[in-house]
Amino acid sequence: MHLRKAKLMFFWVRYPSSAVLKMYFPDIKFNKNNTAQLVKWFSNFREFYYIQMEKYARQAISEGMKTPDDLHVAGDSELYRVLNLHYNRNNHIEVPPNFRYVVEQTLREFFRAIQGGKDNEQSWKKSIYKVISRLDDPVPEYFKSPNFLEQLE
DNA sequence: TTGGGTCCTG
DNA sequence: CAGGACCCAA
Repeated sequence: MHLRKAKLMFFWVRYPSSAVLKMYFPDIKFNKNNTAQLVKWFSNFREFYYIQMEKYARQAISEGMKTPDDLHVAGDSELYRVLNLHYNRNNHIEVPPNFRYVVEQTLREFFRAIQGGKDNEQSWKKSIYKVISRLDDPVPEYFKSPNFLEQLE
């Protein structure tokens, strides 16, 4: 399986269905195991992502930010450095504009929840996950190219 | 029963 | 990231 490619796809989709994933890996002969592994990868990707988002949101609050509208993520921010290092290690591709939007929305969702003290409730993150799951974008066609990874180098 | 998903580990 | 426990919907 192509871990690097899967990570890059995360910039477009956070909750891809197994059916969609399979379409973007035409060179893989899928079976129960590797499909489960691929799905598991995205679950792990999300975990890392949400941990960063929560951390950043709490930091903003601790620094005195009062409204989620003030929450903007600069392209040169520490948050981006971390995310890029994780999903786009060697800067293979340019981070799509929509991902920046998704990150901003995610931060604001966490901000509102934490600021409102919702983080003390049972499964307060679930509602946030639901919102973010609706922000997936279509993955570029070129990801289906057989020599996708080679073209990156 | 399965196939996702999350949470928590290692 | 992989494993495994556990939950939920189909």
